Amino acid sequence: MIPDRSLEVLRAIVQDYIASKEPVGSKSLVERHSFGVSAATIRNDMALLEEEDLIHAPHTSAGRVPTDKGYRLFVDRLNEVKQLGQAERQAIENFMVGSADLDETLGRTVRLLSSLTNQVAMVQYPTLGKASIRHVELIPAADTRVLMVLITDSGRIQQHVIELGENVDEAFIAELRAKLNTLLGGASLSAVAETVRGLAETFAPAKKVQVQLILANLLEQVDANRQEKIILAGTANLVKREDDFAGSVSPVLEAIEEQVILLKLITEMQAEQHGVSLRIGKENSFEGFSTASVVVSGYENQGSEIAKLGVIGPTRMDYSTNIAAVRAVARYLTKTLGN
Amino acid sequence: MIPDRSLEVLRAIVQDYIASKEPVGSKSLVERHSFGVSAATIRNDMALLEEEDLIHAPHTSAGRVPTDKGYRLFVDRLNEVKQLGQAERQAIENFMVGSADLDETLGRTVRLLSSLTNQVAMVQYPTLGKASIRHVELIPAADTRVLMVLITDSGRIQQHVIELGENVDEAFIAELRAKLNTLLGGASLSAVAETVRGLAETFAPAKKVQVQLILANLLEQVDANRQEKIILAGTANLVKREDDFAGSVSPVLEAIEEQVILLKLITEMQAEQHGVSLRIGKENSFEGFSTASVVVSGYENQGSEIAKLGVIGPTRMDYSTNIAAVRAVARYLTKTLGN
DNA sequence: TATTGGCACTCAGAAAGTAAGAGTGCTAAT
DNA sequence: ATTAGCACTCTTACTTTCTGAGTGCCAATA
Repeated sequence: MIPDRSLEVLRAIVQDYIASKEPVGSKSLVERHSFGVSAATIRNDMALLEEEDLIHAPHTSAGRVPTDKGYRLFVDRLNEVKQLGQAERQAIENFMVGSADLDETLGRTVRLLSSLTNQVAMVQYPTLGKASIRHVELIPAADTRVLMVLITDSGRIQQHVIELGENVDEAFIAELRAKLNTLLGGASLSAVAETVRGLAETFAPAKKVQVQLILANLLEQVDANRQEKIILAGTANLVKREDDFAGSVSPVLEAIEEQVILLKLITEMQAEQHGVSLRIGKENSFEGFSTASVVVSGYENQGSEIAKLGVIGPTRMDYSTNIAAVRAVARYLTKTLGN
Repeated sequence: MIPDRSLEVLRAIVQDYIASKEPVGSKSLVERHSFGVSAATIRNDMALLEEEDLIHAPHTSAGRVPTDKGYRLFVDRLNEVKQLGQAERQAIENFMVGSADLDETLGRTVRLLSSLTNQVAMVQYPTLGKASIRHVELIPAADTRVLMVLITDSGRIQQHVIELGENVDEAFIAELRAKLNTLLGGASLSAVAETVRGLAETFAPAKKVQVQLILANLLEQVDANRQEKIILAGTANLVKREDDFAGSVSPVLEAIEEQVILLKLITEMQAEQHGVSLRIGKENSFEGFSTASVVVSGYENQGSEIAKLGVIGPTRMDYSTNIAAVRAVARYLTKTLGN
């Protein structure tokens, strides 16, 4: 087991390193913190920490830098997360107030989170899971096309163009629309498939194919959107912190643009402590993220849909602040959406 | 007037500089191009070009680099734009095929443009200008709220939540919805205000306020979306070309994230030659763009709505290729949307 | 008049050398 | 277990030197 004082030393190293961006040595450590022991003693502790692969010396005569493992231990021992200051709380309130629809709210949220942390922020759109259908609209578009609009009780709107392959029969579409709404109004998304089964039979044989087609599209919409979309803000922050990422931001930037990767990353993360999930450096499955850390928290939409939001930054980030911000924003968002 | 050969020299300098990213000197210039004259002569020409502020020497004994003005002249003299190769054309076809709705199509387009040019690509959503309304939907959402969905014949869907301030009367909403659709179906967006005038009078006095409120929101939707949204792709390319931007990408990145600035930038640009509009370095009104160039072209949606698309990169970019790509993609997009 | 070879001159950037300082590990004493 | 002391190690920053690409100008040439 690692003695208490050594852990304190680790914490001090992490803190100083985050603040100064310089490897920290035994001397400056005793200067800045009151350990009540001499530098030599600290050096012994440091040797121990290095033994445990918690810190690492870039070269022989340099100070130490926390390893991913070191950050991890540091974070896990972070028993109480820093509270946000009054200014930050106020900022959150101001930012959130007066947003009307889902798009607007999430857009504001992501910008808020980014400006709060000075990192890249991301917000995942709610998954449809437990939402229910409020309305289905079918609108003849071009000659042979129908526009389907799906509205859920969480205020989400999805649209999709369906190519029927033959001219649209408006009366038929109106009928189908009416039936769909009667059947599906209030139905949970997961029950849609069940609910519409057999619906095609109630139509004239000539129309069955079209009904099938439209239903298939409907189900696809319901289903496909389980893989959700993510919005981002503060990408410029990555570049500002460029040298914090051992020289190469571009893999990170590329990954960020690739929704798929981001989604994968996010869904792999399950809430751990304080309701926040954390991946440090190489803990991330995607290798381009080996110098990046991801802080994620879940939030809830009114229909108890759940999705995630968080920030991405260099491993050398201020975990305490970022965790606090992510957690607070997630809570506020849940509250806002609760209305 | 500047003699022909000097202009040739300018062209050669621009080309070589773009290719090598190094200031180009008289010696290497005569080596690479067959001018039929000696380096000394070229030097005289270069002195002339420098006189005219078309090229510039970073320091006394270095080669020359084109100035913004030099690039400008180069581009203006570019009488025939490079044609895209077979591979690129194929790429465009493949990329575009099978996109269903507007979102999908524009999303693909922006990624295509980015991968074609290796720059940051942007696509502006069509402005509503000449579109007409296909359908208005009013859906009771929460107790006191109504969700308004506006669908145009260009496939655009807008949504907005309206807070009524009192409980929603479903029958009333249904009535209003019906009337709106009767009145507005097919109406051009610019005629909406006219068309709904006096509509409130046809309702019971108790409902007038609500009608007014909803109509106001409708008009706001129609109008507010004239300031359109822009989607981006390939931001990572900026960072890869970081040193092409005299050291500071971050103002560019920040501007890019700020839709407003981008919109302003784009709307200021009017088609010049080849249907393409170009701003080089300091020609951009926004000062953060002093080391960036913007290539923009308009495209048309079916309803003859018009919007723009283009790329952003360092002033030291391959104008010929980029102009060709932007122009080609704009054409393909117009064609695709024409269906 | 336009072009050219020749030449002295400039200056950024690379290479090499030097100096300073922060930090380490080890040892012997407390 | 802690500490002071010390020799040793490297990185970083700073100087100095060198080199070569490139220039501008001039006098000669076509």
